[in-house]
Amino acid sequence: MKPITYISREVKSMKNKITIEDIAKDANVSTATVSRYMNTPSIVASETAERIRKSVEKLNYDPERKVPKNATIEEVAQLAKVSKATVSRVLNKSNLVGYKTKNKVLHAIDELNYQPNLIARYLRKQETKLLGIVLPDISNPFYSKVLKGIEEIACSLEYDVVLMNTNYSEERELNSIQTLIERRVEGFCFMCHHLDEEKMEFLEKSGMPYVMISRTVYTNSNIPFVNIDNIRGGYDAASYLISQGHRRIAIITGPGDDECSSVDRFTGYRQALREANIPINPDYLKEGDFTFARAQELAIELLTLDEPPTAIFAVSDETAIGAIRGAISLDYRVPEDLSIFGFDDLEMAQFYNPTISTIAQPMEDMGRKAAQILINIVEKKPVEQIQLVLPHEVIVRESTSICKR
Amino acid sequence: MKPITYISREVKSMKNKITIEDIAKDANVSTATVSRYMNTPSIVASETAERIRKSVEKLNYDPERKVPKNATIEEVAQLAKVSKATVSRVLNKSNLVGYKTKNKVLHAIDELNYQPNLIARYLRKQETKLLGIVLPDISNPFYSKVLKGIEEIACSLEYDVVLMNTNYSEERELNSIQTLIERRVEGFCFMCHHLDEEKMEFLEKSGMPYVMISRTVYTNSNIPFVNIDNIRGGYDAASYLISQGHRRIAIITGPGDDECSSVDRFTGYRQALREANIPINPDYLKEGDFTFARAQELAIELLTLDEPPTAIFAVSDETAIGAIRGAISLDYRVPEDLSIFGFDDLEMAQFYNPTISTIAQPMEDMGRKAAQILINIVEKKPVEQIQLVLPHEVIVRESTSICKR
DNA sequence: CTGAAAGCGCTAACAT
DNA sequence: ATGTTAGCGCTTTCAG
Repeated sequence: MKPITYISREVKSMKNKITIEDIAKDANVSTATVSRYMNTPSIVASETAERIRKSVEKLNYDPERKVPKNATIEEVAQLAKVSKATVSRVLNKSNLVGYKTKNKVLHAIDELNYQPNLIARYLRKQETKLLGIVLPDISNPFYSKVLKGIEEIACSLEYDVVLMNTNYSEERELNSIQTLIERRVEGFCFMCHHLDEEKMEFLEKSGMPYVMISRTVYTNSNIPFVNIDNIRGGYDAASYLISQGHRRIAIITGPGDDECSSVDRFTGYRQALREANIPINPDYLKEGDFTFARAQELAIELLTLDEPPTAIFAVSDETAIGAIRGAISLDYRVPEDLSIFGFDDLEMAQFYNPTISTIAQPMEDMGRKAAQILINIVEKKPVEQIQLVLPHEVIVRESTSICKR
Repeated sequence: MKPITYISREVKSMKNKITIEDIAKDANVSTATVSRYMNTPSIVASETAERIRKSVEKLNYDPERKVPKNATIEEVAQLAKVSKATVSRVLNKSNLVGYKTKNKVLHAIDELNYQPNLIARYLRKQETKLLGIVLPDISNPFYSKVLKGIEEIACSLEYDVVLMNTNYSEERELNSIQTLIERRVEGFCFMCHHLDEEKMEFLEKSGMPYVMISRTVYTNSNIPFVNIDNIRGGYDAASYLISQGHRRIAIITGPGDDECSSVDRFTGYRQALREANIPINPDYLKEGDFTFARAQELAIELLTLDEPPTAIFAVSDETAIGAIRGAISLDYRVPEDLSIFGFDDLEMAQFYNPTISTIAQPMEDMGRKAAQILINIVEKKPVEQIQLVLPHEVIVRESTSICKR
């Protein structure tokens, strides 16, 4: 018979030692305060600190055990007088453990206030139940809505998410990916500006599952994404304006061609105008950057043209709001003098004054769908479709009207 | 001399084996596609899949090595012909490693495309460089702004954040804390509704550092928090309205007393009215829930009173916007017929129509300060102040004016 | 300056 | 039904 080796580590019994609670009682403060004092003395009020210090001295408290160290599975095993394996079985709800044994273990877990160490478990199991989310700006309502959808599905499927906010920086995008890989997340959701095909290749080679959100990959049918049809969205927006009799229709786009959603919406706009035989007036094409402030400036530029537009298609609701502010500052009335059409249907679109006509994107649902696809890939479950184009909706509200001229 | 044991595990040389790239070449697709096919065949277009399948068969590709397994430190060590310890030293920028050795290691790392496994490192070092964030709704602009501030500091100090969205559910709040503890995050930021003193005690006992945001703990000077002075904020808002000649000032609060920010703002409102000798009219006290829709309803209730208020103090900007919409629906003009004062200074407050007078909270800064305090506690650095009350600001815009009656 | 060996806390294959 | 053992991939003494 082999010697039992798992009693090698000594479990310090707390029973006959001075505990934090004794100190608390003696110094007449909460255990919380004592614990805090032990960890970071500087944050406890000086008079309180002094009292605690004296009690510690008086009771000869062993300063070794500062942080209430988490119990390990081994300690639970010892207390329950079983092996680590059995404790592990109880933890993982294996049914091949006897009723009485299980109870002993449960009691020990309770007594020691044992919290399994997921780091250790994950190292052993080679999984992390962690998803990485990379996005440019969490305070942008579009991204935060999508994130909410992702989180909802992830959480329901027992995954947690670690969030990387890149501030639109390409460098931080790259660093985030690197960190996430090193943390061994099981997959990524990307909402990126700077992620080009080359970097996607890099990702593919790393073998890490990922899905892009709010981005359409036209060139490779095997890269998963979730998006709406932005070309069609832009087309629908412009078409609606045309249907209301507008012919002098300006557009305020997003910056450059970094953000392909904006480019696609612009494409749709051009298409609608072409079909209606409306020539594109270059003066009516303004490049914004999705901010209120810039859109406001651009609207003013548009409205001070010799022949100002009667309608503006703003490629985001923020842009639309900026444009409305610009129009108002020139004493234009919206929609009487100028129609403005937005994009996204952020919550504020229906509460703005005037309420904003817009193309509704299913933002939370995009997040949900993306998370679902990602997790299916991670778990090697069948995925019916990895490139998802969700439906959008034309929402007509107060900011647009029939063209009076 | 002891035998060298670290050559025990065999490193599969990729040189003389059929690789994914050979398949790719043969099937005339990208390596990405092949890799994807290997992991989740169902997501590759069927014709492509068929071609790959044939190539795999033809080249007799070893299907064992599906996912490009990450190299381990041991493999790096073997390739560089040094010990794991030395590789580890290079990784951790220890300066007691020779120049030539270091170079060998660096090359091996490069060649194997080695990515350190942080799970293993963290298990060994007993740290995770992870912060847990618990908040009720990430799509609420207030929380997302705070989160952005947290993330900024965390990132700059080499921490990552895992996000828990509780949807205002007490159960999910508790579960989140549990999960976060098991994941061994090094500290929490809480923005909670249901976290009462009892649960704080529980947390304290767990020894886990944490800081509350947007919540003032009046009863215990040792629990860290970052907030503004909401009583004073409410007082300032109401006082401003009074200074403009208003005496019939209604308030739309948050729900119940769960959210103490709202309660505090209400307290400040009462205080300001008392000082101005304005009796509180119970008809003017409406309990909202921070949503646009509810605020809109309540504003309508207020304005259809026999003696409607001339001003409404809404305890959040969303509430203010809802109230404005309600007023407009009754053909009230804001601010000519009714002044409306908000709270928070969300970005949209300065772009709403009319722009909204409000109390500005330094949201991102609250996040930054909280993260900084938390990390200082985690790293046992001195913390000058653990209970921080940040300054707010009265911002006067278009939604308020002098009382005409 | 470098290597050997001992674990971090857990799970899982293999015994019994 | 339960125990033993061997790692997961890394860092860190301790030797030399």
